[in-house]
Amino acid sequence: MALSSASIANNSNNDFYADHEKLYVATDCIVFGFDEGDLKLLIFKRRVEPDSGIWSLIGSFVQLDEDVNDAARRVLKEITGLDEIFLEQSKAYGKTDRDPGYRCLSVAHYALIRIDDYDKELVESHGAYWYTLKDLPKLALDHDQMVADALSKLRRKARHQPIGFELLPEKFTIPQLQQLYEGIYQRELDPRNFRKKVLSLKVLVKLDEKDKSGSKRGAFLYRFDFEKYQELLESGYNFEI
Amino acid sequence: MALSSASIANNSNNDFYADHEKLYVATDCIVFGFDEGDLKLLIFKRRVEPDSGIWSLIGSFVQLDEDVNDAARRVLKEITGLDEIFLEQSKAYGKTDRDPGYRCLSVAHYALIRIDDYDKELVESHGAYWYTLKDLPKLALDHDQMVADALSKLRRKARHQPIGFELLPEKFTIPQLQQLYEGIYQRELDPRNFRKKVLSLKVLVKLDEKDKSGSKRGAFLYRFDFEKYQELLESGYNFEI
DNA sequence: ACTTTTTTCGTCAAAAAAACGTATTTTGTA
DNA sequence: TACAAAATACGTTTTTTTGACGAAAAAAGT
Repeated sequence: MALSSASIANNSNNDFYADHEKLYVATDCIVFGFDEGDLKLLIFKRRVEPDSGIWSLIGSFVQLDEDVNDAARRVLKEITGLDEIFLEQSKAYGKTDRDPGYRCLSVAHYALIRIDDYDKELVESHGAYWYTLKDLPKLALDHDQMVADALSKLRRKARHQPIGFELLPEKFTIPQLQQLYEGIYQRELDPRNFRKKVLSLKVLVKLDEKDKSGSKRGAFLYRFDFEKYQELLESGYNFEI
Repeated sequence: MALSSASIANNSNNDFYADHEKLYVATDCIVFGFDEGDLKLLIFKRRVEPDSGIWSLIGSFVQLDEDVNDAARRVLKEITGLDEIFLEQSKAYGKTDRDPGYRCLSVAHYALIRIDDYDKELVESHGAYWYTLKDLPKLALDHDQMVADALSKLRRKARHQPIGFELLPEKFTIPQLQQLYEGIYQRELDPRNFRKKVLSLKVLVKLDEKDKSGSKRGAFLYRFDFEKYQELLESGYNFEI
Protein backbone atom coordinates (compact mmCIF):
# COMPACT_ATOMS: atom_id res chain seq x y z
CA MET A 1 0.00 0.00 0.00
CA ALA A 2 1.86 3.05 -1.19
CA LEU A 3 0.64 6.00 0.82
CA SER A 4 0.43 8.25 -2.18
CA SER A 5 -2.38 10.64 -2.93
CA ALA A 6 -5.60 8.72 -2.69
CA SER A 7 -7.95 9.49 0.12
CA ILE A 8 -11.13 7.58 0.43
CA ALA A 9 -14.30 8.57 2.25
CA ASN A 10 -13.13 12.15 2.34
CA ASN A 11 -16.08 13.53 0.44
CA SER A 12 -17.07 16.88 1.91
CA ASN A 13 -20.73 15.98 1.31
CA ASN A 14 -20.35 12.91 3.43
CA ASP A 15 -19.28 13.57 6.97
CA PHE A 16 -20.24 10.15 8.24
CA TYR A 17 -16.68 9.72 9.50
CA ALA A 18 -14.93 12.33 11.55
CA ASP A 19 -11.91 13.81 9.82
CA HIS A 20 -9.42 11.71 11.73
CA GLU A 21 -11.43 8.54 11.10
CA LYS A 22 -11.22 8.20 7.36
CA LEU A 23 -11.80 4.70 5.99
CA TYR A 24 -9.28 3.90 3.30
CA VAL A 25 -9.66 1.11 0.80
CA ALA A 26 -6.63 -0.49 -0.75
CA THR A 27 -5.74 -3.53 -2.77
CA ASP A 28 -2.72 -5.75 -2.30
CA CYS A 29 -1.50 -8.15 -4.91
CA ILE A 30 -0.03 -11.56 -4.24
CA VAL A 31 1.93 -12.02 -7.43
CA PHE A 32 3.08 -15.58 -8.01
CA GLY A 33 5.59 -16.31 -10.71
CA PHE A 34 7.31 -19.43 -11.90
CA ASP A 35 10.96 -19.33 -12.86
CA GLU A 36 13.88 -21.75 -12.80
CA GLY A 37 11.80 -24.46 -11.21
CA ASP A 38 10.65 -22.36 -8.31
CA LEU A 39 7.42 -20.68 -7.43
CA LYS A 40 8.24 -17.13 -6.50
CA LEU A 41 6.50 -14.17 -4.99
CA LEU A 42 6.90 -10.55 -5.99
CA ILE A 43 7.43 -8.28 -2.99
CA PHE A 44 8.98 -4.89 -2.43
CA LYS A 45 10.56 -2.82 0.30
CA ARG A 46 8.20 -0.29 1.83
CA ARG A 47 9.37 3.30 1.62
CA VAL A 48 6.73 4.73 3.93
CA GLU A 49 5.55 4.32 7.46
CA PRO A 50 4.39 2.20 9.08
CA ASP A 51 6.91 -0.59 8.63
CA SER A 52 9.15 1.44 6.37
CA GLY A 53 12.03 -0.68 5.18
CA ILE A 54 10.06 -3.85 5.71
CA TRP A 55 9.14 -6.18 2.87
CA SER A 56 5.54 -6.07 1.78
CA LEU A 57 3.22 -7.00 -1.01
CA ILE A 58 2.69 -4.56 -3.83
CA GLY A 59 -0.51 -2.58 -3.55
CA SER A 60 -2.24 0.74 -3.81
CA PHE A 61 -5.21 2.67 -2.64
CA VAL A 62 -8.36 2.23 -4.68
CA GLN A 63 -9.21 5.45 -6.44
CA LEU A 64 -12.61 6.98 -5.85
CA ASP A 65 -13.65 6.37 -9.44
CA GLU A 66 -12.00 3.02 -9.81
CA ASP A 67 -13.20 -0.54 -9.57
CA VAL A 68 -11.33 -2.64 -6.99
CA ASN A 69 -10.32 -5.20 -9.54
CA ASP A 70 -9.18 -2.52 -11.93
CA ALA A 71 -7.05 -1.13 -9.13
CA ALA A 72 -5.36 -4.50 -8.79
CA ARG A 73 -4.79 -4.63 -12.54
CA ARG A 74 -3.36 -1.13 -12.42
CA VAL A 75 -0.89 -2.02 -9.69
CA LEU A 76 0.18 -5.09 -11.57
CA LYS A 77 0.62 -3.14 -14.76
CA GLU A 78 2.62 -0.43 -13.00
CA ILE A 79 5.06 -2.83 -11.41
CA THR A 80 5.38 -5.57 -13.98
CA GLY A 81 4.30 -3.84 -17.18
CA LEU A 82 2.01 -6.78 -17.78
CA ASP A 83 -1.59 -6.68 -18.83
CA GLU A 84 -4.15 -9.39 -19.38
CA ILE A 85 -2.76 -11.92 -16.99
CA PHE A 86 -4.43 -14.31 -14.63
CA LEU A 87 -5.68 -12.21 -11.73
CA GLU A 88 -8.34 -13.17 -9.25
CA GLN A 89 -9.75 -11.70 -6.12
CA SER A 90 -8.63 -13.51 -3.03
CA LYS A 91 -10.41 -11.93 -0.09
CA ALA A 92 -10.91 -8.72 1.81
CA TYR A 93 -9.03 -7.93 5.01
CA GLY A 94 -10.94 -5.54 7.16
CA LYS A 95 -9.80 -5.77 10.78
CA THR A 96 -9.81 -2.33 12.37
CA ASP A 97 -6.26 -2.69 13.68
CA ARG A 98 -4.67 -4.38 10.71
CA ASP A 99 -2.85 -1.18 9.74
CA PRO A 100 -1.67 0.81 12.77
CA GLY A 101 -1.43 4.02 10.78
CA TYR A 102 -4.84 4.11 9.19
CA ARG A 103 -8.21 2.42 9.21
CA CYS A 104 -7.64 0.67 5.95
CA LEU A 105 -9.49 -2.21 4.38
CA SER A 106 -7.61 -4.14 1.74
CA VAL A 107 -9.00 -6.35 -0.99
CA ALA A 108 -6.31 -8.86 -1.84
CA HIS A 109 -5.86 -10.24 -5.33
CA TYR A 110 -3.57 -12.96 -6.54
CA ALA A 111 -1.95 -13.22 -9.92
CA LEU A 112 0.03 -15.81 -11.81
CA ILE A 113 2.66 -14.87 -14.33
CA ARG A 114 5.47 -16.40 -16.29
CA ILE A 115 8.51 -14.59 -14.99
CA ASP A 116 10.25 -14.59 -18.34
CA ASP A 117 7.42 -12.47 -19.70
CA TYR A 118 7.68 -9.40 -17.59
CA ASP A 119 9.74 -6.25 -17.80
CA LYS A 120 12.56 -6.93 -15.35
CA GLU A 121 13.84 -3.38 -15.34
CA LEU A 122 10.43 -2.03 -14.50
CA VAL A 123 10.18 -4.37 -11.54
CA GLU A 124 13.60 -3.37 -10.25
CA SER A 125 12.95 0.32 -10.71
CA HIS A 126 10.12 -0.03 -8.21
CA GLY A 127 12.34 -1.76 -5.68
CA ALA A 128 10.47 -5.00 -6.15
CA TYR A 129 12.07 -8.44 -6.07
CA TRP A 130 11.17 -12.04 -6.66
CA TYR A 131 11.47 -14.25 -3.60
CA THR A 132 11.24 -18.01 -3.53
CA LEU A 133 8.28 -18.98 -1.37
CA LYS A 134 10.43 -21.04 0.94
CA ASP A 135 12.81 -18.15 1.64
CA LEU A 136 10.15 -15.51 2.12
CA PRO A 137 11.00 -12.95 4.79
CA LYS A 138 8.47 -11.71 7.31
CA LEU A 139 6.13 -9.32 5.58
CA ALA A 140 4.47 -6.14 6.81
CA LEU A 141 1.09 -5.98 8.51
CA ASP A 142 -1.10 -8.98 7.73
CA HIS A 143 0.58 -9.70 4.42
CA ASP A 144 1.86 -13.07 5.62
CA GLN A 145 -1.73 -14.12 6.14
CA MET A 146 -2.64 -12.78 2.71
CA VAL A 147 0.04 -14.91 1.10
CA ALA A 148 -1.06 -17.99 3.01
CA ASP A 149 -4.69 -17.47 2.02
CA ALA A 150 -3.85 -16.80 -1.62
CA LEU A 151 -1.66 -19.89 -1.80
CA SER A 152 -4.49 -21.92 -0.37
CA LYS A 153 -6.85 -20.60 -3.03
CA LEU A 154 -4.28 -21.13 -5.74
CA ARG A 155 -3.90 -24.77 -4.72
CA ARG A 156 -7.61 -25.36 -4.75
CA LYS A 157 -7.88 -23.75 -8.17
CA ALA A 158 -4.90 -25.56 -9.64
CA ARG A 159 -6.29 -28.89 -8.57
CA HIS A 160 -9.33 -28.80 -10.82
CA GLN A 161 -8.42 -26.22 -13.43
CA PRO A 162 -5.36 -26.26 -15.62
CA ILE A 163 -4.16 -22.83 -14.56
CA GLY A 164 -0.80 -24.36 -13.81
CA PHE A 165 -0.29 -24.90 -17.50
CA GLU A 166 -0.77 -21.19 -18.14
CA LEU A 167 2.32 -20.44 -16.10
CA LEU A 168 4.51 -22.44 -18.42
CA PRO A 169 5.59 -21.56 -21.91
CA GLU A 170 3.47 -23.05 -24.69
CA LYS A 171 5.88 -25.95 -25.00
CA PHE A 172 7.04 -27.51 -21.76
CA THR A 173 8.42 -30.75 -20.42
CA ILE A 174 6.83 -33.01 -17.85
CA PRO A 175 9.61 -32.41 -15.32
CA GLN A 176 8.98 -28.65 -15.71
CA LEU A 177 5.29 -29.16 -15.06
CA GLN A 178 6.12 -31.25 -12.05
CA GLN A 179 8.38 -28.57 -10.62
CA LEU A 180 5.57 -26.08 -10.99
CA TYR A 181 3.11 -28.24 -9.10
CA GLU A 182 5.74 -28.93 -6.49
CA GLY A 183 5.96 -25.17 -6.06
CA ILE A 184 2.22 -24.74 -5.80
CA TYR A 185 1.74 -27.58 -3.34
CA GLN A 186 5.05 -26.91 -1.60
CA ARG A 187 6.00 -30.55 -1.48
CA GLU A 188 7.94 -32.99 -3.58
CA LEU A 189 6.13 -35.30 -5.95
CA ASP A 190 7.24 -38.65 -7.28
CA PRO A 191 8.38 -38.26 -10.90
CA ARG A 192 7.06 -41.65 -11.95
CA ASN A 193 3.67 -41.22 -10.35
CA PHE A 194 3.39 -37.65 -11.55
CA ARG A 195 4.10 -38.71 -15.11
CA LYS A 196 1.50 -41.48 -14.88
CA LYS A 197 -1.10 -39.13 -13.44
CA VAL A 198 -0.60 -36.25 -15.82
CA LEU A 199 -0.50 -38.43 -18.92
CA SER A 200 -3.63 -40.26 -17.82
CA LEU A 201 -5.50 -36.98 -18.07
CA LYS A 202 -5.06 -37.20 -21.83
CA VAL A 203 -4.74 -33.46 -22.34
CA LEU A 204 -1.05 -33.34 -23.23
CA VAL A 205 0.24 -33.64 -26.76
CA LYS A 206 3.74 -35.01 -27.09
CA LEU A 207 5.87 -33.10 -29.58
CA ASP A 208 8.83 -34.33 -31.57
CA GLU A 209 11.19 -31.86 -29.95
CA LYS A 210 13.29 -32.14 -26.86
CA ASP A 211 14.35 -29.55 -24.35
CA LYS A 212 17.94 -30.11 -23.28
CA SER A 213 18.35 -27.11 -20.99
CA GLY A 214 17.33 -29.03 -17.90
CA SER A 215 19.28 -32.22 -18.23
CA LYS A 216 21.84 -34.10 -20.26
CA ARG A 217 19.45 -36.49 -21.85
CA GLY A 218 16.83 -33.86 -22.49
CA ALA A 219 13.08 -34.21 -22.00
CA PHE A 220 10.33 -34.32 -24.57
CA LEU A 221 8.28 -31.19 -25.01
CA TYR A 222 4.53 -31.31 -24.67
CA ARG A 223 1.76 -28.85 -25.28
CA PHE A 224 -1.56 -28.54 -23.51
CA ASP A 225 -4.57 -29.43 -25.63
CA PHE A 226 -7.24 -26.93 -24.58
CA GLU A 227 -9.85 -28.33 -26.97
CA LYS A 228 -9.41 -31.83 -25.64
CA TYR A 229 -9.63 -30.43 -22.14
CA GLN A 230 -12.96 -28.74 -22.93
CA GLU A 231 -14.32 -31.91 -24.51
CA LEU A 232 -13.38 -33.99 -21.51
CA LEU A 233 -14.96 -31.52 -19.12
CA GLU A 234 -18.18 -31.53 -21.09
CA SER A 235 -18.30 -35.29 -21.13
CA GLY A 236 -18.27 -35.21 -17.35
CA TYR A 237 -14.61 -36.06 -16.88
CA ASN A 238 -13.16 -35.16 -13.52
CA PHE A 239 -9.95 -33.21 -14.14
CA GLU A 240 -7.83 -33.38 -11.05
CA ILE A 241 -4.09 -33.17 -10.47
CA MET B 1 -38.08 -19.54 -28.52
CA ALA B 2 -41.17 -17.45 -29.01
CA LEU B 3 -41.05 -15.92 -32.46
CA SER B 4 -41.98 -12.49 -31.28
CA SER B 5 -40.54 -9.22 -32.41
CA ALA B 6 -36.78 -9.28 -31.97
CA SER B 7 -34.64 -8.99 -35.04
CA ILE B 8 -30.93 -8.99 -34.67
CA ALA B 9 -28.31 -7.75 -37.09
CA ASN B 10 -30.91 -5.80 -39.02
CA ASN B 11 -29.29 -2.44 -38.53
CA SER B 12 -29.71 -0.33 -41.65
CA ASN B 13 -26.15 0.91 -41.23
CA ASN B 14 -24.94 -2.63 -41.30
CA ASP B 15 -25.95 -4.60 -44.38
CA PHE B 16 -23.53 -7.40 -43.74
CA TYR B 17 -26.43 -9.83 -43.90
CA ALA B 18 -28.93 -9.80 -46.74
CA ASP B 19 -32.48 -9.12 -45.55
CA HIS B 20 -33.54 -12.75 -45.69
CA GLU B 21 -30.44 -13.81 -43.82
CA LYS B 22 -30.98 -12.23 -40.46
CA LEU B 23 -29.08 -13.74 -37.57
CA TYR B 24 -31.29 -14.16 -34.55
CA VAL B 25 -30.04 -14.66 -31.03
CA ALA B 26 -32.13 -16.51 -28.50
CA THR B 27 -31.76 -18.05 -25.10
CA ASP B 28 -33.15 -21.36 -23.94
CA CYS B 29 -33.46 -22.31 -20.32
CA ILE B 30 -32.94 -25.76 -18.94
CA VAL B 31 -34.93 -25.47 -15.73
CA PHE B 32 -34.28 -28.24 -13.24
CA GLY B 33 -36.52 -28.66 -10.26
CA PHE B 34 -36.67 -31.09 -7.40
CA ASP B 35 -39.98 -32.38 -6.17
CA GLU B 36 -41.26 -35.57 -4.59
CA GLY B 37 -37.90 -37.22 -4.78
CA ASP B 38 -37.45 -36.65 -8.48
CA LEU B 39 -35.35 -34.29 -10.51
CA LYS B 40 -37.66 -32.70 -13.03
CA LEU B 41 -37.37 -30.52 -16.07
CA LEU B 42 -39.67 -27.68 -17.04
CA ILE B 43 -40.72 -27.88 -20.68
CA PHE B 44 -43.61 -26.58 -22.71
CA LYS B 45 -45.52 -27.32 -25.88
CA ARG B 46 -44.47 -25.14 -28.79
CA ARG B 47 -47.23 -23.07 -30.31
CA VAL B 48 -45.28 -21.91 -33.34
CA GLU B 49 -43.52 -23.44 -36.29
CA PRO B 50 -41.21 -25.18 -36.70
CA ASP B 51 -42.08 -28.18 -34.55
CA SER B 52 -45.38 -26.70 -33.41
CA GLY B 53 -47.02 -29.02 -30.90
CA ILE B 54 -43.69 -30.54 -29.96
CA TRP B 55 -42.23 -30.28 -26.47
CA SER B 56 -39.39 -27.84 -26.10
CA LEU B 57 -37.42 -25.87 -23.57
CA ILE B 58 -38.62 -22.46 -22.54
CA GLY B 59 -36.82 -19.61 -24.23
CA SER B 60 -36.99 -16.29 -25.98
CA PHE B 61 -35.21 -14.05 -28.38
CA VAL B 62 -32.65 -11.76 -26.85
CA GLN B 63 -33.80 -8.16 -27.19
CA LEU B 64 -31.53 -5.69 -28.93
CA ASP B 65 -30.96 -3.76 -25.73
CA GLU B 66 -30.81 -6.75 -23.42
CA ASP B 67 -28.00 -8.76 -21.94
CA VAL B 68 -28.15 -12.48 -22.77
CA ASN B 69 -28.18 -13.47 -19.14
CA ASP B 70 -30.87 -10.94 -18.39
CA ALA B 71 -32.90 -12.47 -21.18
CA ALA B 72 -32.63 -15.83 -19.47
CA ARG B 73 -33.69 -14.28 -16.18
CA ARG B 74 -36.61 -12.63 -17.90
CA VAL B 75 -37.82 -15.90 -19.42
CA LEU B 76 -37.52 -17.61 -16.09
CA LYS B 77 -39.41 -14.86 -14.35
CA GLU B 78 -42.16 -14.87 -16.98
CA ILE B 79 -42.77 -18.59 -16.74
CA THR B 80 -42.15 -19.35 -13.09
CA GLY B 81 -42.61 -15.98 -11.46
CA LEU B 82 -39.30 -16.55 -9.71
CA ASP B 83 -36.46 -14.13 -9.38
CA GLU B 84 -33.04 -14.47 -7.85
CA ILE B 85 -32.60 -18.14 -8.35
CA PHE B 86 -29.57 -20.18 -9.31
CA LEU B 87 -29.07 -19.55 -13.01
CA GLU B 88 -25.92 -20.15 -14.97
CA GLN B 89 -24.89 -20.00 -18.57
CA SER B 90 -24.46 -23.44 -20.08
CA LYS B 91 -23.22 -22.94 -23.62
CA ALA B 92 -24.04 -21.41 -26.96
CA TYR B 93 -25.48 -23.45 -29.79
CA GLY B 94 -24.65 -21.92 -33.14
CA LYS B 95 -24.92 -24.52 -35.90
CA THR B 96 -26.32 -22.92 -39.04
CA ASP B 97 -28.96 -25.60 -39.48
CA ARG B 98 -30.01 -26.06 -35.87
CA ASP B 99 -33.28 -24.23 -36.49
CA PRO B 100 -34.77 -24.96 -39.91
CA GLY B 101 -36.86 -21.81 -39.88
CA TYR B 102 -34.24 -19.24 -39.03
CA ARG B 103 -30.54 -18.74 -38.63
CA CYS B 104 -30.70 -18.61 -34.90
CA LEU B 105 -28.00 -18.90 -32.32
CA SER B 106 -29.09 -19.85 -28.83
CA VAL B 107 -27.28 -19.30 -25.57
CA ALA B 108 -28.49 -21.97 -23.19
CA HIS B 109 -28.80 -21.37 -19.47
CA TYR B 110 -29.62 -23.79 -16.73
CA ALA B 111 -31.44 -23.06 -13.52
CA LEU B 112 -32.20 -24.90 -10.33
CA ILE B 113 -35.33 -24.31 -8.32
CA ARG B 114 -37.30 -25.81 -5.49
CA ILE B 115 -40.56 -26.74 -7.14
CA ASP B 116 -42.62 -25.88 -4.09
CA ASP B 117 -41.44 -22.29 -4.41
CA TYR B 118 -42.82 -21.32 -7.76
CA ASP B 119 -46.13 -20.05 -8.95
CA LYS B 120 -47.83 -23.18 -10.24
CA GLU B 121 -50.66 -21.36 -11.93
CA LEU B 122 -48.27 -19.14 -13.82
CA VAL B 123 -46.41 -22.16 -15.12
CA GLU B 124 -49.60 -23.86 -16.25
CA SER B 125 -50.96 -20.74 -17.90
CA HIS B 126 -47.95 -20.83 -20.21
CA GLY B 127 -48.57 -24.44 -21.15
CA ALA B 128 -45.47 -25.52 -19.30
CA TYR B 129 -45.14 -28.78 -17.39
CA TRP B 130 -42.69 -30.55 -15.13
CA TYR B 131 -41.34 -33.80 -16.54
CA THR B 132 -39.28 -36.33 -14.68
CA LEU B 133 -35.89 -36.60 -16.38
CA LYS B 134 -36.34 -40.31 -16.98
CA ASP B 135 -39.67 -39.85 -18.75
CA LEU B 136 -38.62 -36.91 -20.87
CA PRO B 137 -40.18 -36.92 -24.35
CA LYS B 138 -38.21 -36.07 -27.46
CA LEU B 139 -37.66 -32.33 -27.55
CA ALA B 140 -37.59 -29.91 -30.45
CA LEU B 141 -34.50 -28.95 -32.41
CA ASP B 142 -31.28 -29.55 -30.50
CA HIS B 143 -32.93 -29.22 -27.10
CA ASP B 144 -32.16 -32.82 -26.19
CA GLN B 145 -28.50 -32.01 -26.56
CA MET B 146 -28.95 -28.86 -24.49
CA VAL B 147 -30.47 -30.87 -21.67
CA ALA B 148 -27.69 -33.45 -21.82
CA ASP B 149 -25.02 -30.76 -21.73
CA ALA B 150 -26.67 -28.85 -18.91
CA LEU B 151 -27.08 -32.00 -16.85
CA SER B 152 -23.41 -32.71 -17.35
CA LYS B 153 -22.51 -29.24 -16.14
CA LEU B 154 -24.89 -29.54 -13.22
CA ARG B 155 -23.26 -32.79 -12.15
CA ARG B 156 -19.81 -31.29 -12.29
CA LYS B 157 -20.97 -28.30 -10.30
CA ALA B 158 -22.85 -30.32 -7.71
CA ARG B 159 -19.82 -32.47 -7.07
CA HIS B 160 -17.68 -29.71 -5.64
CA GLN B 161 -20.19 -27.06 -4.64
CA PRO B 162 -23.14 -27.54 -2.36
CA ILE B 163 -25.68 -26.32 -4.91
CA GLY B 164 -27.64 -29.47 -4.28
CA PHE B 165 -28.46 -28.18 -0.83
CA GLU B 166 -29.98 -25.05 -2.32
CA LEU B 167 -32.62 -27.13 -4.02
CA LEU B 168 -33.92 -28.45 -0.76
CA PRO B 169 -35.90 -26.62 1.88
CA GLU B 170 -33.85 -25.17 4.71
CA LYS B 171 -34.53 -28.24 6.77
CA PHE B 172 -34.18 -31.55 5.01
CA THR B 173 -33.53 -35.19 5.75
CA ILE B 174 -30.60 -37.24 4.57
CA PRO B 175 -32.82 -39.53 2.47
CA GLN B 176 -34.18 -36.40 0.75
CA LEU B 177 -30.67 -35.21 0.00
CA GLN B 178 -29.81 -38.63 -1.32
CA GLN B 179 -32.80 -38.64 -3.64
CA LEU B 180 -31.70 -35.31 -4.99
CA TYR B 181 -28.21 -36.51 -5.76
CA GLU B 182 -29.65 -39.65 -7.28
CA GLY B 183 -31.62 -37.38 -9.57
CA ILE B 184 -28.60 -35.31 -10.50
CA TYR B 185 -26.35 -38.29 -11.13
CA GLN B 186 -29.20 -40.38 -12.52
CA ARG B 187 -28.17 -43.47 -10.62
CA GLU B 188 -28.97 -45.09 -7.31
CA LEU B 189 -26.75 -44.57 -4.34
CA ASP B 190 -26.29 -46.79 -1.34
CA PRO B 191 -28.10 -45.26 1.66
CA ARG B 192 -25.50 -46.46 4.15
CA ASN B 193 -22.54 -45.20 2.19
CA PHE B 194 -24.27 -41.96 1.29
CA ARG B 195 -25.02 -41.25 4.92
CA LYS B 196 -21.41 -41.96 5.90
CA LYS B 197 -20.08 -39.76 3.13
CA VAL B 198 -22.33 -36.78 3.68
CA LEU B 199 -21.91 -36.75 7.45
CA SER B 200 -18.14 -36.99 7.10
CA LEU B 201 -18.20 -33.62 5.31
CA LYS B 202 -19.14 -32.08 8.65
CA VAL B 203 -21.34 -29.39 7.18
CA LEU B 204 -24.69 -30.75 8.32
CA VAL B 205 -26.28 -29.82 11.61
CA LYS B 206 -28.66 -32.39 13.04
CA LEU B 207 -31.85 -30.90 14.39
CA ASP B 208 -34.15 -32.24 17.06
CA GLU B 209 -37.08 -32.54 14.69
CA LYS B 210 -38.18 -35.38 12.49
CA ASP B 211 -39.90 -35.37 9.15
CA LYS B 212 -42.47 -38.12 8.95
CA SER B 213 -43.83 -37.43 5.49
CA GLY B 214 -41.44 -39.79 3.76
CA SER B 215 -41.62 -42.83 5.97
CA LYS B 216 -43.34 -44.38 8.93
CA ARG B 217 -40.44 -44.05 11.27
CA GLY B 218 -39.56 -40.56 10.14
CA ALA B 219 -36.11 -39.16 9.47
CA PHE B 220 -34.18 -36.54 11.37
CA LEU B 221 -34.04 -33.10 9.84
CA TYR B 222 -30.70 -31.44 9.14
CA ARG B 223 -29.66 -28.02 8.01
CA PHE B 224 -26.66 -27.01 5.95
CA ASP B 225 -24.03 -24.99 7.81
CA PHE B 226 -22.80 -22.42 5.28
CA GLU B 227 -20.32 -20.88 7.68
CA LYS B 228 -18.72 -24.20 8.47
CA TYR B 229 -18.61 -24.89 4.75
CA GLN B 230 -16.75 -21.63 4.08
CA GLU B 231 -14.31 -22.33 6.89
CA LEU B 232 -13.56 -25.77 5.57
CA LEU B 233 -13.00 -24.46 2.07
CA GLU B 234 -10.61 -21.83 3.29
CA SER B 235 -8.64 -24.35 5.28
CA GLY B 236 -8.03 -26.24 2.05
CA TYR B 237 -10.66 -28.92 2.56
CA ASN B 238 -11.73 -30.74 -0.55
CA PHE B 239 -15.53 -30.71 -0.64
CA GLU B 240 -16.69 -33.52 -2.88
CA ILE B 241 -19.84 -35.60 -2.98
C1' DA C 1 33.95 -44.40 -18.58
C1' DC C 2 31.08 -42.05 -15.62
C1' DT C 3 27.24 -39.24 -14.29
C1' DT C 4 22.87 -37.27 -14.59
C1' DT C 5 18.24 -37.04 -15.83
C1' DT C 6 14.38 -38.76 -18.53
C1' DT C 7 11.57 -42.42 -19.37
C1' DT C 8 9.37 -46.95 -19.20
C1' DC C 9 7.64 -50.70 -16.78
C1' DG C 10 6.98 -52.62 -13.00
C1' DT C 11 5.67 -54.12 -7.67
C1' DC C 12 3.59 -53.61 -3.15
C1' DA C 13 1.10 -51.83 0.66
C1' DA C 14 -1.94 -48.39 2.35
C1' DA C 15 -5.99 -45.83 1.82
C1' DA C 16 -10.33 -44.79 -0.02
C1' DA C 17 -14.51 -46.05 -2.19
C1' DA C 18 -18.14 -49.06 -3.27
C1' DA C 19 -20.84 -53.03 -2.26
C1' DC C 20 -23.04 -55.63 0.85
C1' DG C 21 -24.72 -57.82 5.77
C1' DT C 22 -27.38 -57.60 9.74
C1' DA C 23 -30.02 -55.73 13.34
C1' DT C 24 -32.66 -52.13 15.69
C1' DT C 25 -35.93 -48.36 15.91
C1' DT C 26 -40.27 -46.44 14.90
C1' DT C 27 -44.82 -46.19 13.55
C1' DG C 28 -48.54 -46.47 10.03
C1' DT C 29 -51.37 -49.88 8.32
C1' DA C 30 -53.41 -54.51 7.47
C1' DT D 1 -51.31 -56.92 17.35
C1' DA D 2 -48.46 -58.47 13.78
C1' DC D 3 -46.35 -56.74 9.94
C1' DA D 4 -44.18 -53.79 6.61
C1' DA D 5 -41.33 -50.04 5.40
C1' DA D 6 -38.01 -46.79 5.98
C1' DA D 7 -34.25 -44.76 8.85
C1' DT D 8 -30.29 -45.62 11.20
C1' DA D 9 -26.27 -47.77 13.28
C1' DC D 10 -22.46 -50.47 12.98
C1' DG D 11 -20.28 -53.34 10.85
C1' DT D 12 -17.47 -56.56 6.78
C1' DT D 13 -15.74 -57.55 2.26
C1' DT D 14 -14.31 -56.37 -2.22
C1' DT D 15 -12.58 -53.32 -5.50
C1' DT D 16 -10.26 -49.30 -6.95
C1' DT D 17 -7.13 -45.73 -6.42
C1' DT D 18 -3.13 -43.77 -4.61
C1' DG D 19 1.49 -43.31 -3.06
C1' DA D 20 6.01 -45.09 -2.26
C1' DC D 21 9.47 -47.39 -4.24
C1' DG D 22 12.69 -50.77 -7.50
C1' DA D 23 15.10 -51.62 -11.64
C1' DA D 24 16.87 -50.47 -15.80
C1' DA D 25 17.30 -48.58 -20.47
C1' DA D 26 18.11 -44.26 -23.09
C1' DA D 27 20.67 -40.11 -24.16
C1' DA D 28 24.14 -37.06 -23.87
C1' DG D 29 27.31 -33.91 -21.35
C1' DT D 30 31.70 -34.12 -18.57
